[in-house]
Amino acid sequence: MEPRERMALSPRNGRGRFRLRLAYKLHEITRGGRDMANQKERYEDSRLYRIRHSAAHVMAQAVLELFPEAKYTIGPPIENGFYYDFDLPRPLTPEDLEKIEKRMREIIAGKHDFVKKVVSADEARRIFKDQPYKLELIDGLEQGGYDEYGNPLDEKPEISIYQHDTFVDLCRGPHVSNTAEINPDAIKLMKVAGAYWRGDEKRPMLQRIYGTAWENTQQLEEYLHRLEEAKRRDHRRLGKELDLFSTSEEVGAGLILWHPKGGLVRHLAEEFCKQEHLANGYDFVYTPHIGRSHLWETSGHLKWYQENMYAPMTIDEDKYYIKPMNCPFHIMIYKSKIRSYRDLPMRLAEWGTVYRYERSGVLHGLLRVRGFTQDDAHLFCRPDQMPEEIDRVLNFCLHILRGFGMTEFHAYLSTRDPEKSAGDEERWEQATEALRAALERAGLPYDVDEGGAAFYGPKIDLKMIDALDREWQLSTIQFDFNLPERFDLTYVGEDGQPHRPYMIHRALLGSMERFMGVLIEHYAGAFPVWLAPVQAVLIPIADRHLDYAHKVAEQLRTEGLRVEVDERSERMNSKIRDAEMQKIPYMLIVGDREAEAGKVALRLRSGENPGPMPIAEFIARAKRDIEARV
RNA sequence: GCCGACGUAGCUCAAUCGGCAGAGCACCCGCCUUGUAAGCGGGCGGUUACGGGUUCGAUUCCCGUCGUCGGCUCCA
Repeated sequence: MEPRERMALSPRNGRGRFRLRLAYKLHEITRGGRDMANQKERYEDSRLYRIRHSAAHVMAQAVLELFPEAKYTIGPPIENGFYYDFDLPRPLTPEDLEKIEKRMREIIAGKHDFVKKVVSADEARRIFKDQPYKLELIDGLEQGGYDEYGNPLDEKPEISIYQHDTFVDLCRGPHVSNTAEINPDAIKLMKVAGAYWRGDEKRPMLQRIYGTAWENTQQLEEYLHRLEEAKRRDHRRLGKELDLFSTSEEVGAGLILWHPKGGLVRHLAEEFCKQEHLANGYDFVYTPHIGRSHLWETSGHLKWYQENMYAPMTIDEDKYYIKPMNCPFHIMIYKSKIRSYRDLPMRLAEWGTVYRYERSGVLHGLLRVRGFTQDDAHLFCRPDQMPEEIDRVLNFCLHILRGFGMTEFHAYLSTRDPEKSAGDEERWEQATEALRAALERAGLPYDVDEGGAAFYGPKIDLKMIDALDREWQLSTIQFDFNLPERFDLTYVGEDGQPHRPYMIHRALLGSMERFMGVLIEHYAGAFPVWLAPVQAVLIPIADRHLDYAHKVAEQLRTEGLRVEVDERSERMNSKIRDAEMQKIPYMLIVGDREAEAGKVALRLRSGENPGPMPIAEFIARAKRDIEARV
């Protein structure tokens, strides 16, 4: 699976979500639709699902033949393929994978029927008497509590086994009827990875083999091509090629260095957002990067979030922590004086840089880092203002994302988990309904993550779908019923009495680092003109055109365009090639004819060639494109 | 953090069994003065991630650290 798919699929609340997402993604690919209804059934009923499930069994047979002492566990179909987890005597090598794949083709060619048989738990135990993982699964099935992924089951399932050739597996199916239905030229083993038994890091680490399977070779080729395409657009590769950012072993893992070009794109993105914030009733604040331990005790971070916080430093015998969040500081601004109901709503915004400890293995380019800047804001309002405030912030969020050309969203509404929730139930109810109503009014399709909210409040998460049909969470709008209590936030109402305000935490782009990563991939590095670090490059054909090129460049700069002159003593063709690879929107070729006529010959990075035009005409065109944010 | 793979020039990658560390691109210099995706020649560039071990000799084999990649786990 590609990294972003992994991120997108990464479940918040256990395996059920994961499997639902798989079905969802497949549905998108085959139908192009985004309706979430009944998709689980659709994938599980599909021919591809049966092919992949059956390929997993065939693979398990091949692995068991290679390692007779192997213990096998589970092997479900997933998006784009399947996997199977094994407990093996030694690590698998790439050569093993080749051998296994070759043997799979032989087994398929044997045209074996898949035969289902329903058995009792005791029969199953006899069949799998040497397979401890299977025995554990059988126990789970017999008790009727959980399926093989650990999901609770409504009713006690029947226990069935499937056999083909020499291989028997505990399995509820479905499968194809004969191995001949698996196209041997449309399967491929992709990689080996470690995976904990039942996803529990305290349990044994198994070896997972990932494979892909399709109905025909063309589909397989298309899938492999999609993976190549994804690699080409990978923000880590483009970050290097376009000189946008880097990391350094010397500085430390998960800490980003923004280079001039990446820094400029980020600056432009931030400027746009800040202008919009000012135009939408936000006030900007600035707060420190560290705070005394007492603050974090009050906020509860030391109790609940400490494992993500860095060790404190001592200043004048006091402990100070680097901030993992901005909220306590904004709250202190709120608390700096007595607030009247007339002061509300207050919208305190800050591009706040936070540092969080992330386990080394999860760091990933710009998308998972240890230091990042949130476009953070905290909204404080009265109960009567709350519904409108939610409406406003959601629409503002959509406005901002659309400003970056991101037009497809998927929203998730996470609701209260009665087992763990702070604050009174009535407020939860009101808040959840306000969120729901705002989603409805905005006309956004959304999924409800029942019980998926954090203990302190319900929330909306907005995920963005990029050009490669992958989903990313950027925006979050969260109620917080915990911090106002902890910090005893109040405002004086019309009645002269203190009241508790609603507090809403929101980040629209999420973090600048992650957003930039998504943005780079969304445009495959070809930023719209308004964001492009270099908007136009002047390409003189011969050295004698340098003066004219510089003159034009100056003229364009006075119009506010970001322009460079390629002065190198290279062929024009070479300069064009380099400009295209740098994904510069406008190439302006100037030779004798242009210098003579006061024109520039425009070429676009798409290869399109509008040709010679007066300078004023080009300026008008560029300004039009910038205005339109294309 | 866990499993596995990897780390050689700014970038992409070679280097047979343990035997003088290489190529292309980039960069610098020179020639060419160019019409819509790479002109030609020359030069510079290395503590082979870092530390230790084995060996006459280590990019190569072993151990540790750091980092990267793919997963898993985690994600207030």
